[in-house]
Order: sequence, then structure tokens, then C-alpha cells
Amino acid sequence: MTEPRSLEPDEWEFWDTWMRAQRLLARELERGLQRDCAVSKAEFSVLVTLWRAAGPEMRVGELSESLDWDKSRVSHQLTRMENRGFVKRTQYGADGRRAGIGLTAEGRRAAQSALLVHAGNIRRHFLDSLTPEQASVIRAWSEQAVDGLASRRGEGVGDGAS
Amino acid sequence: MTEPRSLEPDEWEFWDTWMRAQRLLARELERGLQRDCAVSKAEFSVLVTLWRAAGPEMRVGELSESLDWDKSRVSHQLTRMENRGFVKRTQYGADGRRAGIGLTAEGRRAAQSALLVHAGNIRRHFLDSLTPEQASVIRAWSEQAVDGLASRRGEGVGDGAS
DNA sequence: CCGGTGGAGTTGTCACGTCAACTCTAGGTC
DNA sequence: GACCTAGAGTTGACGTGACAACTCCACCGG
Repeated sequence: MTEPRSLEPDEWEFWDTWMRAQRLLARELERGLQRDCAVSKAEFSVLVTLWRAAGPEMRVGELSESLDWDKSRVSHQLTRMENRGFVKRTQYGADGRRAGIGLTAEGRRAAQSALLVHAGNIRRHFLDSLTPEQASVIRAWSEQAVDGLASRRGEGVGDGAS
Repeated sequence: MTEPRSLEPDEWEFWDTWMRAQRLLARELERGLQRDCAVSKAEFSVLVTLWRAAGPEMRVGELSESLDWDKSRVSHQLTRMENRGFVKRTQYGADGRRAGIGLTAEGRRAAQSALLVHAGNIRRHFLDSLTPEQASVIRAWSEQAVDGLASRRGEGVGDGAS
């Protein structure tokens, strides 16, 4: 009974609609960001993470973990953003080559305005469309889904034994 | 009051968790497909669409519309899949160069097995994790979101004036 | 001092996705 | 017939994302 049986038409339709909704929402938000701020979704994530960070600098590893991105992905993204002038890499130790990552002035400016625009779009396209009941149900599902799926990747949750 | 004000920390957390859940779910499903069937998400979409189609052939335009993908995206994807041996392009008219798209035998085989595996994964990671209440709320949200967002792209819904 | 091992970052390669520019054909219009 | 336009498909450039191979340095044991 555990073997995969195909889905009912009803279930397929549910799944399709759900995926489609996500895609449309993501698309809309990305377009908004691109149109109003000339910033991509990936750039936005990096900008905001750096902007919200405690200090003026972050290490690539921290960024990678905080974004839950592959390290190489972060590195590639930083290269592009360095070319655009949003971030700069600085040396860490004397001769060590560990790089610190910091926002440039333009990066800070972009982060601020993008954050504002994005917040507005999230509110308009998502939060405002939810009834309180929907919000609480969806919130609950999200949390349980993250728990269930994240633990599958060895993130050290629910390890149990000390 | 319509001007974008930033989100409350509470709302940001909600949004982050929700996005994270989607990302993890999508990642898990894509990995499953890749691991068990050696087929990517994009390939899967094309395979299934062609497989479910009425006739043995489809036009690029139909595929594009059915998937809600850019035509150039479809074309690129078909080129890759043609190289992999999943689909083939055939000529349409005598000398006209409009291409018909069809599955190869291997494409049909891949479509079948991928469909089965994917269905199992969707059930395991998504459907089975939902309480009936969550299912109905999420379904309702999806539908309303698709309506709201799709109309924004001139898909001919709710145009009102004749 | 030498070799090994492991963590941090980078780089290369390839698939995916978007946009704009292009080609080819068909169907007007004169 | 010559021109023009519209639609269908393709192509190229570029940003994005995943994965594996690589470089550097630090540390550890001999």
C-alpha cells in the first residue's frame, strides 16, 4: 500500500493549480522588482541579507548558510554583483585569502528601495488576499512543511540524542 | 494609505517561511525526479504534456500555451530534449517549415515512469501532509490567486467591456 | 620537514529561463 | 509581381542554479 499509485484527476488538478499559483506569484514579484528597482530576485536576496546582517561584512559561508544556497552559487552571484557595483570583496587576514563581503554605497541604496517596493508587492499580491483564517492555516502548513523537509537534509533538527 | 509601507517582522517571518516551504518542496520533488528517473523538472513538464496530448504530435505554439511558457523557452528545451532523444521534430507541410513535435519511444517510456514516480512523491511530500482543512484552504487560495494573477497578464479573463 | 586531511572559496561546465533580434512563410494590398 | 505585415519558430546573449573539480591555507601526525 506504500507503493506509489498515481494521483486522481482531482488531485492532479489541485496540484497543478497550486503550482501555477506559486509560479504566477513568484513571476509577478520578480517582475515588480525588476521593473521598479532594476534588481533581480537573486540580487535582492543577497542585498537584503547583507543589509540586515549585524556587521558591515559577512563571510561567504555565512551568506551561503543564511540564504540556504550552495556556496558556489553564492560565489557566482557575488562575482556578478561585484561587476554591477553592489558589493565588494575585501581581504580577511594578512595573507589569508578568506574574503569578507560588504555592500557598496550603491548596494545599500538599492537594498533599501528594493525592500520597500518588495514589501509593498508582497502585501498587495499575497497578504492582502488572505482572510485571517487562510493566513493562519497557510502559516501552519508552511511551518510544518519546513520542519519536515529541512530535517530530511541533515540540518541538525530533531537529532534527539545529546 | 495605499503607499507601500514595510512589513511587520511577523509578516516577514510568515513570508519567509512560506517561500522556504515552497522552495524545499520543489527542490525535493526535482531531486526525486532526477534521482529516480534522470529527468529534470522542465523535461518532465514537456514529456507529460506531450504524453497526455490527444494526437501523436503537437505544434510548438500549442505546447507553449499549454505549459504557459515563452515560445523561445519551449524551443530551447526541445532542442535539448531532441539531443537527449526524448522528442523529435517533424516537418509539417510539404515545404513549410512549421514543425510538429512528437515523443520518441524513449520519450514515452520516460514519461510513463516519471509520471508514476512524481505522483508518488507529490503524495508523500505534499498531499499526505495536509489535513483536510489545510487542503481545502490551500486549494481555495490557489484558485483565487490564479484568477487574480492570471487576469493581470491579459489572458482574456474578466475583460468586462466588449 | 613531509604528507595527509579538511574547510573555505573559486572556477568550469552544463541545464534552465528571459529578452530581443532574426528567418521564413502566408496572406493582404497596390 | 512587389511590398508589407503578421504569425510561427529559431537563435544568441546573458543571468541564474546545480554539481564537481580545483586551489589555498590551516592543522595534525609522522
